[in-house]
Amino acid sequence: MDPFVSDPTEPVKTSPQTQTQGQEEEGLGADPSFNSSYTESVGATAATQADDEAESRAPGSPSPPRRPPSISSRRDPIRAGCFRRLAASCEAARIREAALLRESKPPAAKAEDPDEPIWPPKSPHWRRYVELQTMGSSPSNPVPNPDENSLSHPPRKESQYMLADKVVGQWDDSDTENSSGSASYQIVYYKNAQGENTFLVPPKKRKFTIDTYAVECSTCQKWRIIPSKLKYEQIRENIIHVPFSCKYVHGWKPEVTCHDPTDISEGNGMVWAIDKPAIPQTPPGWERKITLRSEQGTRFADVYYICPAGRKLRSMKEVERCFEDNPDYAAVLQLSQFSFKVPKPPNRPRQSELIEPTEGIYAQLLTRLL
DNA sequence: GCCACCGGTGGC
DNA sequence: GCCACCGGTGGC
Repeated sequence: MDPFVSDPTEPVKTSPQTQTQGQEEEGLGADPSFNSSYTESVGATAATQADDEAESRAPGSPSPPRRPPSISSRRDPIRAGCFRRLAASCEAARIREAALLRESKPPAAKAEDPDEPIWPPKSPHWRRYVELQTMGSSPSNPVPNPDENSLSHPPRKESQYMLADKVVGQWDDSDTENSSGSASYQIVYYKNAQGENTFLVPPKKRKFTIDTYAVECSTCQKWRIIPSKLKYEQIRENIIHVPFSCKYVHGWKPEVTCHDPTDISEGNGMVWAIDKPAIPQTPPGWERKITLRSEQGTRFADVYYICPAGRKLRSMKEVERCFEDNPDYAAVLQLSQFSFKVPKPPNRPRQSELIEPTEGIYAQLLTRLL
């Protein structure tokens, strides 16, 4: 069983405190795999809901998604209330129609599979991995005893369980299809006129795309790239109680040990964004989208959730309102499954984090990236 | 007209 | 000082 997996469809059980004891023991004692049937089942569920969404948006669909009211409309409480009730009514109708369509025809092609590998062919890290595979230079180190590394080291403090939302590599001139991500460290590099990588502040209105996710091994402190956003979110949700280790990489990249070089390093000219640990997995059918702000402003990034009907939510208050408007959502989801905590750049840690005695990772990355 | 992006601000 | 919330606005 995948030690990092929890079921996002069961709201109450998503709390790490209530689920991880058995998982942790199992994860430490067995050779873990991220290709578990549970993971596939979660992916299938998400895909099914994505299908529903795609169907509801298809040309000729009985009722296309309704846009939320404009800002000016929201200013008027009466009008805003009318809009919300109307939107809720329309959305309930769409859900009913989608259910009817699902019963009457086979599912359409998947709109988006959260478990789909996110970096090939864009990420240079993926290319590097493929090169190593084709060259036969994959480490020949023996597969370690799973207990060998993890049990001999005490659990790290919470603040040290930093995931790295990977690192993003290029400008996003297209839509931010893969920009959602809750990564922990995100790296973005910029190219100058000569095509060289630089650390220049990007021009305004350019978007970053998060196309790689990485997690730090709690044993060797090396970064391991996670093959999909779904797996990344599973690891992130449980990482406090199930510390990540290189041995878990076996599920998608065999024969990796703590003796192998890090998959990525912070000195490669990319921008890293540090995610908070224990952020809940994005509910199936929903999308958690992170938009990095382009300049050194008052904020580093924005977090949005996009509901299955396409409504964009910017805060917990808006999630609450969405639940009020859509009882179908409230019936299967809880507010605790949402988090608007934004990733932090390693060079701009919070003041409270600077004085924490365990913030070596922050400080080190901060120094190198600047 | 819409919306992505940015910044102001009030609560903690 | 931090951050959740949301209003303003410029670009499309």
